[in-house]
Amino acid sequence: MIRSEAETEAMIAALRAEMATNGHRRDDPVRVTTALMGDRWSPLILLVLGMDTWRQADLRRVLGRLSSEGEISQRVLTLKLRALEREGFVARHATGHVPPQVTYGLTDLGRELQEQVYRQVCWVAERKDRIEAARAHFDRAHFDRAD
Amino acid sequence: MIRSEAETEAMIAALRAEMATNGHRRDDPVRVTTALMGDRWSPLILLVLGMDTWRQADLRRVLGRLSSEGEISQRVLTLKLRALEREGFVARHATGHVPPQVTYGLTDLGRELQEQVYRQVCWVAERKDRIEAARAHFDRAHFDRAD
DNA sequence: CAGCATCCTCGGCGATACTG
DNA sequence: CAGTATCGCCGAGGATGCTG
Repeated sequence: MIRSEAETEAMIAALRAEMATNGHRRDDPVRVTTALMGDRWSPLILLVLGMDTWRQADLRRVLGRLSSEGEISQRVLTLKLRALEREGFVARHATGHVPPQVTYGLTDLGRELQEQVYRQVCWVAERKDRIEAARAHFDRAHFDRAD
Repeated sequence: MIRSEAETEAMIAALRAEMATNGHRRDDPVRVTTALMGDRWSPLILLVLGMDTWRQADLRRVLGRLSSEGEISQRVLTLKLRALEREGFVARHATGHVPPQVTYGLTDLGRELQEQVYRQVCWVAERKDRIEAARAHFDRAHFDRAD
């Protein structure tokens, strides 16, 4: 536990150093990370793109079937693909113009990120039982076996 | 690229199998993952808790200083800590009642998750230059050197 | 069929005030 | 000082309709 102003500052400095690792200390990579992994569809999109190259319509269907809820709206899909493309994780290939034929795939950087995401998802999946047990325990302790 | 209904279904099946990895196939761990990593403060909280045990007031200050924006509101901090505790990632220790003395720390499971988060953040930090380059390239290509 | 514009909903988060 | 309750904002994301 922290007790003094100086200790707090020291902790902050240590953490900043830890988070920066190689001299990249300007604004937190945490926000960038959450922007990447944190939204509803990007991780799923990365996962799907990792297997092959897709047309937008196919992406929508697969993503919709993969997620427990309904399909992604194509507006959001376009948005997310654009964002991912901008960060350099997905590559867009336009082949035909009439009718439009566009396919999406991962870049090298995107493939790395996809592995990260995949690892993360697997970790959660493997710990699922422990997490659910913790939840049940917490609920029992707090809501006093109501519900 | 997918061409037929059957191919789509096969892809979905393959992905589902990949995502499940060990027989954990019931509802997507992706949502659980994003719920863990995706929000504004949880990753930061995990990172900070990994170093020691903290009082709520200290947590607020450190988190506030770490994030580029202002302090976390103590309402949200309590919310996030409760959520993390419920999932079994943080442990709450109440020592005094008058005045209240409560400290927070990581559980074993939480320590594992913290490592995951930390790894992720480091990955992004190390790739920061490439990402920024990609962004610049994209913007130049799309907004035709305006801005 | 890819992409964009418009409108609307909803949940995460912040600010403030209050209790023990 | 820990925790809760109330209110209000804002942005992510859904629905629909139109263009090339």
